[in-house]
Amino acid sequence: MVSIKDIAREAGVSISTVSYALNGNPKVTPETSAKVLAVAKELNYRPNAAARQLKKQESLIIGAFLTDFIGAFYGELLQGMKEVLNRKGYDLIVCSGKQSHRLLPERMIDGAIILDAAFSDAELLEFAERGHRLVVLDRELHHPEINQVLLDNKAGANLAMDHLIGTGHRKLYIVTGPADSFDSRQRMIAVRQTLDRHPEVEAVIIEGDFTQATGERAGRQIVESWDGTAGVFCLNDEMAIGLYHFLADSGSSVRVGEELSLIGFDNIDLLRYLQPRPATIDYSKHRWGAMAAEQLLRMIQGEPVEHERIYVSLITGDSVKRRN
Amino acid sequence: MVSIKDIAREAGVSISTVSYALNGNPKVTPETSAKVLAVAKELNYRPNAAARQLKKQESLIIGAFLTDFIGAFYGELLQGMKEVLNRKGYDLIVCSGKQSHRLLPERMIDGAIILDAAFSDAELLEFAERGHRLVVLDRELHHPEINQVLLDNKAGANLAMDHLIGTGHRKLYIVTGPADSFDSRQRMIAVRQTLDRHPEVEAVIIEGDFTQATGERAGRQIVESWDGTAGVFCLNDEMAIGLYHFLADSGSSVRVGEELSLIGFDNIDLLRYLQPRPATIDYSKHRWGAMAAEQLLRMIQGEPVEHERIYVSLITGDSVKRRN
DNA sequence: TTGTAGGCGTTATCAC
DNA sequence: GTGATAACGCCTACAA
Repeated sequence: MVSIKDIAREAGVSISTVSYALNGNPKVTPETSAKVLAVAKELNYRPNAAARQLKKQESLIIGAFLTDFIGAFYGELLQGMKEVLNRKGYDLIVCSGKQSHRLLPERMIDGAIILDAAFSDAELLEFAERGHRLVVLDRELHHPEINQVLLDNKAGANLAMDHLIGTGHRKLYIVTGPADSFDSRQRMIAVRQTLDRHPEVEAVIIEGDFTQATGERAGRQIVESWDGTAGVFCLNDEMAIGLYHFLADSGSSVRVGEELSLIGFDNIDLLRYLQPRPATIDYSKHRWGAMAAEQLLRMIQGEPVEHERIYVSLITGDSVKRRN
Repeated sequence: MVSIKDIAREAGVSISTVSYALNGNPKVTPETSAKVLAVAKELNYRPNAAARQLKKQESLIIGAFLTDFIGAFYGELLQGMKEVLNRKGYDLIVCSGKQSHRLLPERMIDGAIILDAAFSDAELLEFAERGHRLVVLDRELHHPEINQVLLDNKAGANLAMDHLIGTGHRKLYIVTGPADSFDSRQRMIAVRQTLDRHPEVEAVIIEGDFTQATGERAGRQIVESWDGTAGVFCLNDEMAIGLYHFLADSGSSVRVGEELSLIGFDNIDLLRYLQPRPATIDYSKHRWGAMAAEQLLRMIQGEPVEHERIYVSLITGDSVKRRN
């Protein structure tokens, strides 16, 4: 491996001069600098990240931790992070699985963005306590080294519920996400509040886990006890798609956008292939990722940060039929 | 930051003893070892990855480089890599974008798996020349430090073409991928060979770029010059889906699985929502990733490796109608 | 302007 | 079995 020592020897200067020249320190004369640069290029020199990191105590790498790599959902989110980070000279690496958690305490990365329920709150607090900078997208956690960038889940769930109720639905089904999902829990809180305000509305809660499979299962359950018309709020689009396909494939007489009104949450890409177009709650995944990255860099630079919120909006689609 | 030096002081031993104890070297007595471990735990010690890496010249991290983070396509592939790597004590990080290429020459990672046309052959050869270990999934590149794990694109394209011709199609449309895609070029070679063997078959080549948008465009073009029946081979499923939706949405009288026979390539998840189910070429993405990871680790361990091939098979679906 | 030297946290080679 | 000590490659006072 060619190191600055080799360059120094070859260029006939000391290693510190090489270091200065490579880092553009103005103390070195243009001539020596040029010479050093030339030799460096000739020897095909590349700095050693580990050595620099050891000395400078920073890696210029940020880690994004996800539950899994599956799910088209993440694409835009990561793209948003990457653009911000690259612009500021940082690299983004994407990790998944418990084994890779070590990268943070071992100081391989300068900070982390967390969207993975596999991290326990305790673990994250411990990292924060050690001085690591974190941005969490999937929980509320209060610590000076932890910033939250959360979806406005409650507003979204309210929009969805109000849409169904406002279009005259008096019988509702709610398909929940997994119990360990922050987003699901938040959405359910808003759902329950809305239901409390509307005692005239009858609601059935169906446990789901955010997968298409449980959406199908929910569809079966709903059809079996069918009696007229109803509105269904699936707490994410994956489940709404599962339900949608169950109805389409089962040959049931219950049709989306007619007898059954359907609304989801997330506005994932797949929706664009469905006819009728499902109603859903939209937000910018790109902006979510970008915001998370910005907040993290701010913390690293020692600037003050406040928790941020990603706003949501209603997309009505063609899947909700007016009943009044 | 608490280092082994702190542990040494606290435990009343030398730093080398601490290092031995932490690494389970049997030279140290159980008592001292226990003491050291206890102090380490008490002080909340975590090793510094940069320091170890600088000394040992390895990071136990493998990088996967992708064109972008979008595309559900990558999920299974990455999962396959991760499982193999984790089992062997390595971590997987996923990167995208030119900026992150530095991680390889700066020795932040012990090897890389490449599926990204943004890397030029020259760049990869240069890395290999420096002694970095690479596995490429998207090109043929011959160098002792580079291993290929490639799809059997030609076999797949042959299967698709034979299926269309064997079911009696004499008029074919071929929708290609982008010119810089290795997979597309390989598939086209096989397509041309098959056409040469079947002079009775009339074929129209339509330029595409593997996106759904060009699939739609191809659909429009095909319908405009429609005259009876035809078979369409889209060189990937994304384009097949685009074409499929164009026909469905445009209200054209040309129906998939009836007048128009359709076959794609990749067997991506989205297909399962289409009715009729498109024919396609299948292969295990999980196995592809796992194989790439295995080959890379073998190279790192200095074992000999041969180029590998991922086999493909035909899924007939309901989108190809027999004409004879 | 350039060189000397110490240190970042580990590992590993020696002595003892 | 344990302890100095010298690397690994780079940065940066401080000295010259």
